[in-house]
Amino acid sequence: MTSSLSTEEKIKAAAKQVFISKGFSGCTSRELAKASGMNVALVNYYFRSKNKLFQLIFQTVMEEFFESMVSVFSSDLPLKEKLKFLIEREYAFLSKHPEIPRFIINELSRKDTELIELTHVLPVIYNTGVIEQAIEAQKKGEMRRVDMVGITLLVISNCQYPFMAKPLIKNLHNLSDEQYQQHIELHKEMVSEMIISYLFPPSSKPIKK
Amino acid sequence: MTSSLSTEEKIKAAAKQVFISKGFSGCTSRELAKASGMNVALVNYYFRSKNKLFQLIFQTVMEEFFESMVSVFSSDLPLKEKLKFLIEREYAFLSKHPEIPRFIINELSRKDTELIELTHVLPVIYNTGVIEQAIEAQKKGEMRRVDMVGITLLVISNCQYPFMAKPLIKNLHNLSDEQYQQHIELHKEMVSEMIISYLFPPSSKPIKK
DNA sequence: TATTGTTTTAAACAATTGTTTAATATAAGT
DNA sequence: ACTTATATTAAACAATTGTTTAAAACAATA
Repeated sequence: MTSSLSTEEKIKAAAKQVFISKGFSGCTSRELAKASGMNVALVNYYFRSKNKLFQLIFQTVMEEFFESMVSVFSSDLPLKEKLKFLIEREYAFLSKHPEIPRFIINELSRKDTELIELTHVLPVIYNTGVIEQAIEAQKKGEMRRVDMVGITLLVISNCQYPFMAKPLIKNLHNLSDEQYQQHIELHKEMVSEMIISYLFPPSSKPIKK
Repeated sequence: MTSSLSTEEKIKAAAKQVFISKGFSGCTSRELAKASGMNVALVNYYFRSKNKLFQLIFQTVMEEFFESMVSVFSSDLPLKEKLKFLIEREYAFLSKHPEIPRFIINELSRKDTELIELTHVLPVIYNTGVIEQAIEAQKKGEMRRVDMVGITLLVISNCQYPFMAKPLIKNLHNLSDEQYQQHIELHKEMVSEMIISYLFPPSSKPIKK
């Protein structure tokens, strides 16, 4: 029993890595098996098919992906600090899992992918009260009037893209891994300052629409 | 002769579409053939192999990709206007070719891809004199001291990501195509204003490092 | 020990993969 | 009209694909 669960977990863990870095159509059943030290039959014994295994993993990756994001919103901080904190957390998460955004966006773009319901994520964020917090700040003229779509897009663009585009950036500017890493670190600070000072302009007068 | 060139071009055009939207490992030789109305043998007759055809197309896509970017820098505008113009052009390009950034980043991320030399792109930009322009502006205290890597990263993050992440954004916020399009349009203005006012702060006093 | 049920393996399955062959059609030049 | 070069086709190639089978190894229970 314990050993059986162990091989099941081994396959899942290995498959997760392979799927994330090569995508569904970028790897084979035998590659998934070999990566976990097992054989092809075992993969299908535990997960029925390559596709079933993929759906399972994709689901869990999505959850991990939104977990840290949501947790920030539920924290008991003023809005501006929440944003700073969010960006910080996103960069930390992406430093550990730089391949995940590309993976998710790719697989969501596949026409023949069973699209996963994400609509439950947004209500969770809404329930943290962060929206009311924003509306309040906007009424007071402390915050620029940008809607939820704009804010999230702003944040994740500047957080995720630098990690997704690593090979492009390295190639374009001829950077070593260390140099790239340094630029990422710098960029985090810049992005944080830029977004905060854009959404919460230092000027004291109320902000135009 | 004319008809032969025509089928060669037909295959190339169709393959470009298929490769861009499904990736190298996301499509088959027969799919490429069928998309152009030809058969498998013809594809290899003109291009030797699926891989050769891919390399050819990837190269041209890369060139198209950087073309509009570079052309902006060579224009005879003040730096701030160049940036505004660049963002405008990028959004226009990406509205026409929304799949290209994902395609390029994906294929550059493939371990087994023959990495293409991009280093020639940067010198072209450098030769436009835009760097001197920036250094000048920074010395005068008109522009924040951000290096080339930071600036390009800032711009392409905020231009490309919103297009790359279309399915994620639509899914997350439950948007129709029209709603998504409207948000993109709004976002362009916001991004432009944000980046410009960050890099060229309205304050008259000189800017800290 | 005999008997379960579960786990693992090697081998096979048909279908699909990228690529090639060999024959035929088309066009061009003489 | 004959010859040559190019273009196109259907069929075949071996290798790889996802999946299944059937037998063996293992563990647990009686």
